[in-house]
Amino acid sequence: MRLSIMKANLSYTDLLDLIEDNGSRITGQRRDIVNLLVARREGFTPEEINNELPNVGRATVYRTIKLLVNSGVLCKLTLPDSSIKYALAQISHHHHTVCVKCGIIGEFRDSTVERLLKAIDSDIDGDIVGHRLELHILCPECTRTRE
Amino acid sequence: MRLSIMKANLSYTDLLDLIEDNGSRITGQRRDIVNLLVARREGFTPEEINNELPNVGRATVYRTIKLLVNSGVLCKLTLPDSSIKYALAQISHHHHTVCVKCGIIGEFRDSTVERLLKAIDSDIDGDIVGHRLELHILCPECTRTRE
DNA sequence: CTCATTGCAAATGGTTTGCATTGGG
DNA sequence: CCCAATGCAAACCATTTGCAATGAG
Repeated sequence: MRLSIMKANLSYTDLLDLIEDNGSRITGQRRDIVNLLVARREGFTPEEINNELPNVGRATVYRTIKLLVNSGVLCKLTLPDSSIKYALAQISHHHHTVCVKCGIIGEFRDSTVERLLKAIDSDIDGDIVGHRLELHILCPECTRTRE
Repeated sequence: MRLSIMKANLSYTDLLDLIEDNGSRITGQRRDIVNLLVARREGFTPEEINNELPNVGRATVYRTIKLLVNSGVLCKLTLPDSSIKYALAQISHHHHTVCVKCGIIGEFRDSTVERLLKAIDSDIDGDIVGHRLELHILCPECTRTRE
């Protein structure tokens, strides 16, 4: 089995549909934000979204992020330096890779991880109800340009 | 192999030694904080430490936490609700379990995890240089009293 | 004695909220 | 039309910092 960083598979339209399914309205600002999110895969800080969309207020950016996180299409990531980034969920159940140098975020899925958790479950006091696995990597680009 | 949540194995004296090794001084306030840390294993918020030690200033609590984190004896954890807790590192390389209900923090070590990472490494674009694995569990106590 | 450490209060930075206004359906 | 969503600025909250006072070695 070949794992690799996968491309986004949630489209602009998918995201807007999810917002509607959530009982929320599709507004110009939300279109702008979603549009920005699908155009990139590296992950965003609210600050970055705010800078790129001067016509969307800071509060709206935060409110939309919360909306998307609650809908399960956006993931909140804690980087090694404790800073926060958000990245689009791209596949149903997955994990993230974070380059410790350039910060680029990838995603991977490996059923081995799930199997591992099942194995550990039987040996832990309590039931595993969720997990967070982030791999801190040095991406190919940064490996190449390592000084 | 039997895994279980392990008891702390870093003593009060160990921690003070580590502070000295770090080139820092042992002060009354640092003694108080370290004393509190070793007395419990659930993990702390800075706020909690501050409340329990009225004679230690807030800034000192934060400065000491940073000192200990940098020395590698205290781990910063991000809970499922994005709040932050600190827990004593208890074994060299390990992972944490966090009860999603009561918040109690446990620790486990499983070489299977390390082996898994090695396996994944060969299939990912980039080199794995670190990772964060947190298991969100429902601890035995909370399972028992589940309403 | 000297310099690291402390306490305090002020500053910071990211996120949220209150409220009047706007705009989608 | 109506109520959800927005923008703005003020509020918040955890954490950090400047600086004068303290204390460990």
